[in-house]
Amino acid sequence: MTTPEPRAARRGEHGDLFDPQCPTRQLLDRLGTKWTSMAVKTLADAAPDEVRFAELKRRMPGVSQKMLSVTLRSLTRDGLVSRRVEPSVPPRVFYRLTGLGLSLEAVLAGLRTWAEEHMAEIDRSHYAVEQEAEGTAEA
Amino acid sequence: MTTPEPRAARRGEHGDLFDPQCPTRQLLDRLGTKWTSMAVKTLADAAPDEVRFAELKRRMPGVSQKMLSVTLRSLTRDGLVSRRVEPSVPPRVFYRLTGLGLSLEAVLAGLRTWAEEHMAEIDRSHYAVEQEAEGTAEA
DNA sequence: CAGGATCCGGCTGGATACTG
DNA sequence: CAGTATCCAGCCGGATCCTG
Repeated sequence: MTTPEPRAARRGEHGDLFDPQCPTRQLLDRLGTKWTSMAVKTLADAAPDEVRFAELKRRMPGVSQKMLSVTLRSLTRDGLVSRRVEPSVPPRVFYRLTGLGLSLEAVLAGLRTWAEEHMAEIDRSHYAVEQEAEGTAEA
Repeated sequence: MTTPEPRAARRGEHGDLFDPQCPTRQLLDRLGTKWTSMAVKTLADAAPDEVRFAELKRRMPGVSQKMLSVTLRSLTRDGLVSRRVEPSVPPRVFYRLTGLGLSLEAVLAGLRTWAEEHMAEIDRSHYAVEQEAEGTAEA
């Protein structure tokens, strides 16, 4: 079995690199992984309904089965997502955001709003910096 | 809705992987990089004062000179940070958050708040999941 | 259907050495 | 002082194969 212990701030021990009590770092590590935010968003869109694995995969264009699996397991471990197995053959597994997950979605919504409002500005800035660089180069 | 410059279309290249018009993805990519949020936070704490490179490095424990440099250049390109060079010998370079950067800091503050309020809950969830796993294992 | 195991390429970021 | 350039290890995530 693979040690399912990414970071250990559980009991007394903590092999954390720098700031073990920096929750923001841990949160950003999670959000930074490629599919987490999309999974949360997709589940949030469906809430309060449950969504099955395959359906979830279908709604997340580009995600591989492995990464969806890994992402969901991570979210489940974090208590952001609930997992319900229907013991039939073939099995059916349902996922849904927990209350905690929904509260995170609210934060993500804030991120999305900022991004939509300001990313164009950031793009424009890239332009400006390039122009400046050219000007400096051939002065 | 005003499609905010796919950013890929600018010069032709930049072949974005999936959703070029997903600003959230781009924002998360930025925030996900290890030192971005800490740099923004550190500069925000100093604002409206400027901070020199070495001083900034001193205030960000663990950051390498390379990564600080890369991070700052990225932030500058994004228009989130302003860079002022004092052409002396040795040179002195000053960094400061722009208005855009400050508005991002506000969003980050939201993230931080959520993280501080809920990361303990997430840790507790890990506990629960482990217990559950053990129980299932040795039923 | 759901997802574990494995292999592996590419990118992130750390350490080091060098420059204006 | 404030970087840039290079090398390289480790991790992330995609593709593939296999199982209950």
